[in-house]
Amino acid sequence: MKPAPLHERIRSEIEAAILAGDLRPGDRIPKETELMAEYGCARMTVNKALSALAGSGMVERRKRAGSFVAQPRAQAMVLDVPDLAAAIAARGQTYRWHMTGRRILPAKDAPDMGSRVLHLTGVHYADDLPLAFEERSVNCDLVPDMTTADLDGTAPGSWLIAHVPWTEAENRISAVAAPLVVAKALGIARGAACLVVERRTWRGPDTVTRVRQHFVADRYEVVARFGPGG
Amino acid sequence: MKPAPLHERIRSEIEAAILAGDLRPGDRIPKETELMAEYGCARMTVNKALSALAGSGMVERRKRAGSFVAQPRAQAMVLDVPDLAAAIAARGQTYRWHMTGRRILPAKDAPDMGSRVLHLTGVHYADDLPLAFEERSVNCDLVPDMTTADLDGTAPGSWLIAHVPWTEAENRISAVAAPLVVAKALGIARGAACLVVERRTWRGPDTVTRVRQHFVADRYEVVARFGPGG
DNA sequence: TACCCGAATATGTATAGACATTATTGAGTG
DNA sequence: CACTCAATAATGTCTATACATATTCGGGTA
Repeated sequence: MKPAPLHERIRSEIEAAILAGDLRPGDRIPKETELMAEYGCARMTVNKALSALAGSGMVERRKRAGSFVAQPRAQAMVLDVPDLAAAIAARGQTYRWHMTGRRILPAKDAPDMGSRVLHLTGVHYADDLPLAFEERSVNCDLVPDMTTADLDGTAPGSWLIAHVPWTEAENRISAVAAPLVVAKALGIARGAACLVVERRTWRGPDTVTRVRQHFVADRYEVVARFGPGG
Repeated sequence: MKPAPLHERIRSEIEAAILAGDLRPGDRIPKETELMAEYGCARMTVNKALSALAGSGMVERRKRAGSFVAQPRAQAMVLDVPDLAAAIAARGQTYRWHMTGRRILPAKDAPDMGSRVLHLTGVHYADDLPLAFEERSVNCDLVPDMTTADLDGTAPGSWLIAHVPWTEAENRISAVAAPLVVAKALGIARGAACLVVERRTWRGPDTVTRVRQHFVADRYEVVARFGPGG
């Protein structure tokens, strides 16, 4: 067993005290000189531990005043956004993508989408049961290879993840009653509940792709986690 | 204008190069001695910058080999899970919580919920329009204060966020057709689409609270972001 | 060729000290 | 009493150095 570095030990012991509730939000953390004496080490070592905690938002540091346990932030969770094909395979189901529409149009009313836009529609199947209806727009200027790629069997999302880097992305998750087009594509009743995931990715100022996926209500859910284990 | 610290400048310049695509995943980052010469500073300063980038998962460092741009992780997005009251206030609407049920029962079939469980139900309103129906269970052993707290006007979520620390949390987001109870509470038709958020928080091995919120479909959405801006 | 081992190298950890920055405290002043 | 301003106490940054550790590289040997 290799011993953890000292700064890491200091960091994790303070973190543990916070998570256990021994140190509560707003409480003062021993000042650097005190920790330095307690652990018998240099100030830089203590500083590294506290800086790491500050970097992860767990403590707040103020000059002259000291270091304090930060207020818990309820809003930072890590959302898993897996590739659909991989997620379904991980469930032990067979994945299939069926493209139902493909058009290339000049981009109008969307200056951040470049000059031409590839519009795709299709359905994701899990074990031959419709799971999601997808509508996607792709910026042809940023992803020229896509116009020639073979996407009949490969989901565009999987293809893009493997081929195109982005700098920023946003997901919006909501629920709607299935519109007619979606209901027909998924073989469900019009007005049935659907989980809608809208994702948009940018590269610098330009949009790379926008996608809207309608999931059949009880066949999919999105999971987000927060905690020490990741 | 106060100049940014040197280690921060180094960090952000490398980050910018990665986000701009000048440095691509797998590419080598100049070694510490090179950066040290380039910026005319000590190695510790460069080290701090690179360690920060490694800490945020943007670069990977291997001894003897060097530092490299990490592969982009498509599946890690930061999900905003704001306190409902704060989120609605931020929208410029007035928030109201109305509790409709409150019972304390012995915990059965749930060994991780302690000996007694507080069950709460209520409705969140935005501008006097029902937004969400909430059902919550709280572990009385871990949160004894809750049984005596005044929760008629304060949403239990807001109260818990301010009072109880946790070590781990999980969100599940899905869509359902509104069941009768929910439909009545929200004043919508039975079978109407609802966005369902189920959250569970732990403290060590024990569950602190479980909550299920049914949102009226077109009145709420969940947003997750990934990018340099946070 | 296949394998093992030592040398070189890049990062990891830690120290002691210096000076900068900033908010608090408190003493002195109008 | 309120206000100003300087001393002070905390963190922030940075340096120069030392040694530790892991991994690759380049032999040398079976």
